Amino acid sequence: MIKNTDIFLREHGIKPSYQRKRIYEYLNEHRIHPTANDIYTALVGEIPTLSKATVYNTMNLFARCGLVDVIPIEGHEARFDPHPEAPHAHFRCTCCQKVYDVPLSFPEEAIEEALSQCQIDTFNINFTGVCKECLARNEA
Amino acid sequence: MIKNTDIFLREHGIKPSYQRKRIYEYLNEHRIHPTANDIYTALVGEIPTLSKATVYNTMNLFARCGLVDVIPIEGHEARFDPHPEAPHAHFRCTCCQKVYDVPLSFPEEAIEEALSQCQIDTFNINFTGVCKECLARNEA
DNA sequence: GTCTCTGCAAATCGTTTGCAATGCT
DNA sequence: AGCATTGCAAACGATTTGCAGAGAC
Repeated sequence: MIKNTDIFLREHGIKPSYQRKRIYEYLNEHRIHPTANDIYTALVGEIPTLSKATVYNTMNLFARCGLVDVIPIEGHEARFDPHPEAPHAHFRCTCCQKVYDVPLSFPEEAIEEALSQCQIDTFNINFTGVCKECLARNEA
Repeated sequence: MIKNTDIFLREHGIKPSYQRKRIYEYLNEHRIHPTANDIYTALVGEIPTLSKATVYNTMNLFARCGLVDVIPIEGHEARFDPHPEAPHAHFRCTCCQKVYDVPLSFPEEAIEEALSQCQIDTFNINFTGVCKECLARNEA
């Protein structure tokens, strides 16, 4: 598995340092759309010298190389999403602050029609509200 | 027209100070989804004592009272949108940095299906790319 | 040995807040 | 007079950057 991360990073032109490997593995193992601080907090126990600067630099590198998306969702911190094959939306629960993936996409034609003649590079769809779990907990 | 702004603000429980009126009028006259800094720069000539703090405080007040939406779109600055009746998407041109309205919405049923049992409070849809004008200019 | 990566600390940028001065009723 | 609003300046929180030391090839 570690070997795979190595190869994967190299394939994307990223030199696989220990920090970069562990950050990438964390992203893949914890699909919670973590903030930079989440990543730092999770890994600093294991890599005591880790600095937030490295986390930020690494995430920017990953984003530049197309390994992760930065998802602009309400709230002051950026959240990162390992680049998924299938386009999907995000739902942020304003109660527990978790960000969920939502399998939802536009019909191509609708986009074509609304944005004809424009070059579309990225798109993202965000919902906010209260998730099932929080609704249930609050009703109890 | 000025009278109308007065009444409109009062109807939303906002005391219509000169600054607030001018900021609201600016938002309505310039539907470019301005940043706080855009608003400040545009109005400080006319209101020399205006401070950014007042712009931020006013935008937060407007947002709390439902007069404007804050649109979370890639980029480090918040952008404001006078609350529109019809839901619509946004398209940000990475070339000229303008943010356009896009008349596009999900079929209700698709949302229901994907997010059943959740309480949905807000949603927003953002595209980034290059707009018609910039494409034309760059090809020339 | 060179070139890259890390990580501290300081800088930066957007935004918020404390508070005294001002304005409105 | 009494309460709300303004606007300066300082505080803040997330992110970026300069740079010296550590590490990789």
